[in-house]
Amino acid sequence: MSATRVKLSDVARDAGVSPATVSRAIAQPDLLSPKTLAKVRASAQRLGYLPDGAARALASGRSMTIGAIVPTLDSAIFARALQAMQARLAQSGYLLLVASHEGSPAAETQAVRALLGRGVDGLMLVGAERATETTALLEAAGLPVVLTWCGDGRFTAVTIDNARAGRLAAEHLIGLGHRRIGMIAGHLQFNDRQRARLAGARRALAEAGLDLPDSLVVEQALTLAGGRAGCAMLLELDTPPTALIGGIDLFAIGCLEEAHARGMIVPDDLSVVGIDGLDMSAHVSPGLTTVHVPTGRIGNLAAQTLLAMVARQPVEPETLLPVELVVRRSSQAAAG
Amino acid sequence: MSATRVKLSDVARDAGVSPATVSRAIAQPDLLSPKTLAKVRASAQRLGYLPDGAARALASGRSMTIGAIVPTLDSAIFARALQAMQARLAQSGYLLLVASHEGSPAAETQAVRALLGRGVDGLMLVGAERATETTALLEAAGLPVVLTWCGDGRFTAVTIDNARAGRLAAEHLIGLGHRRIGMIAGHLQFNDRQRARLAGARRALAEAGLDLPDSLVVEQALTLAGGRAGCAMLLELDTPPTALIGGIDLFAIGCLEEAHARGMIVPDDLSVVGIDGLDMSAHVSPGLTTVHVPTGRIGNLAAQTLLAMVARQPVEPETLLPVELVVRRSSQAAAG
DNA sequence: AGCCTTGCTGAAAGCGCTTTCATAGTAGCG
DNA sequence: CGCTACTATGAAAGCGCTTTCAGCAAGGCT
Repeated sequence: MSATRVKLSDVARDAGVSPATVSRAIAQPDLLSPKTLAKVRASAQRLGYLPDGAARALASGRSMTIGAIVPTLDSAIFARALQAMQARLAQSGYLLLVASHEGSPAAETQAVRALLGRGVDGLMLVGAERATETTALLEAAGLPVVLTWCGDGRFTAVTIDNARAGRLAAEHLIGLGHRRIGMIAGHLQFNDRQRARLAGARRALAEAGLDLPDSLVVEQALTLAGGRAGCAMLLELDTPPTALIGGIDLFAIGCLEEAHARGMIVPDDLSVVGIDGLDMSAHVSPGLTTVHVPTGRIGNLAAQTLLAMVARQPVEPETLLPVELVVRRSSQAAAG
Repeated sequence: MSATRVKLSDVARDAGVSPATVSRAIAQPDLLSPKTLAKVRASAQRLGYLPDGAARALASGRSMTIGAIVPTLDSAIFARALQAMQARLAQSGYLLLVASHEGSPAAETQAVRALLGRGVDGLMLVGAERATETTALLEAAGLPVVLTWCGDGRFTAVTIDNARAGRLAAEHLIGLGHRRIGMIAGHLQFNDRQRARLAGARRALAEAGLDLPDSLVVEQALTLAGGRAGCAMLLELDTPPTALIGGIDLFAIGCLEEAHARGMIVPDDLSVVGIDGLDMSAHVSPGLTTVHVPTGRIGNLAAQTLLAMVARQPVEPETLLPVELVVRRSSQAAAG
């Protein structure tokens, strides 16, 4: 074990200055004369001084920490967004405190409470739908909050147009002549992203005079296996769809799998379109047609926005990032 | 914005008790009489009191926060491990502070410094190889540290036998009659996991009287594209290998891709084996033979171990988790 | 030359909580 | 019953830092 930790006053004594000066050497170096600064830095260096974050946070009111609450870290999507956030935050000396709620609003509330208690300087959340208690907590705390993927018009947000993503997927399929299109969506409970994607697809179909009956929509857990299962259900219908939209790429990849297992050829026997634009989607076979979502940018921008808010700079209330259809081999013109 | 935050003393006044009592109501409820406890809780509830973590950390010396430093969050492997950690920690009221170093030892040092500064109660790191400065920092701090994937005999560790993973992959291929086996490894610089896997494979080959010349080993960035590129290089050799080992599943999946793009049939023309056991690997086509690594368990156990260490309970200096060969369709007996 | 800036540093008061230490009841015991 | 031994609470001293608020030099100005 170490000797008692070196503290600011030790550095001050060593450098022959007051604690205030050492503090300034760390936080506002330009207030000091070059000579003093050098002296303090030398002492700090030599003693191996590491400021105590808790004390700094308590005294200054800022923890240099940003919180992020996602449904799960175990998802290529959120992992990428968090990596991007973390990278951006690190540049500014901030650290990321993460929590996940696994799709439970109550767990999200708990997470917000925990992060707020830890004194995060800002908070990133996914989606706009949550327990009213959570929102109340957030508002009472009055700290910078950035919503991602979906906004609610109240909190600052970095979003994508999920409905448009659904629409693009559907329109692509409609354009290819498909008339009977199915969709596998994530559980719509507490998942506004999936709801919006489904609604967008449904809307596009309706505008084309097509219907998206409940029988052609299945809700599944957000996993590859969920995609397979959903695909299986849809393909076993009396009149199965000729094309499928996956609410996330993972679903679509599951569809590819399931179709393959059934001896069906994608895209000859079934067209499949995903939404997300995972790296993996370009590499499955056949390459997955998907609506690309700039996941990394969402994370980066969320971090940037939070940082700006912490610094009391003005920010866009809502930044809408573009989604884009990427056509690959998993979709083609409907037979006949 | 909110009114000034409710603090402990407000609750104390409201409940008609001393601050000490309120503090105890939070941290050591059984020290209070049921009556007092109820009174305090009621006040806290009504006022919406949320303890200030920074103040608690400063006064108590514990931040209820565990740090984790991984190469990147944007990897199915680390994402899963972190999710498992986070879930376990949350159960005990701890939060996860994450940082990534993107393969840079210097960045890792910085991250350690940042996390130590934030007063984490414990730290999870990946691998055993790091800048001596980092190790010095860790030792000086004298806080619970758990290494994952690889241990170094000094710090507590939750590991897998990476060499064995490489060996299992190689032996499987050797057993199938392959004589010319190539390997795609991650950059070996600052990556002891990859080095061990390569060494294990090489050892197995040597024991079978086979050679793994440098020409059959390529180092690539840890991405799917890296796997493809590595595969391409190996296949373009004058006498290309008949089987490939991917240092991570992503590489192996890249190989599947690349082989497919070249019109080669896996496993007829080329056998491919990965190491990791990604979910995705069961779903690519052909299904990937891989050495499964219990990634989630690593995270869970790392969390559990850290929690035990924080509580000053004795822990295993090193827990070795099993790896296991999972044979799927991407590997078969060598032709002729 | 006297006065006012401007620039740099120090003194000291907290930030909101935990934690000895001390105290006052309360019960148990011979 | 008087004494010990708890138990439940309060008083107060920090935890290590930041941040006004002053103060003192050293110039710049008229």
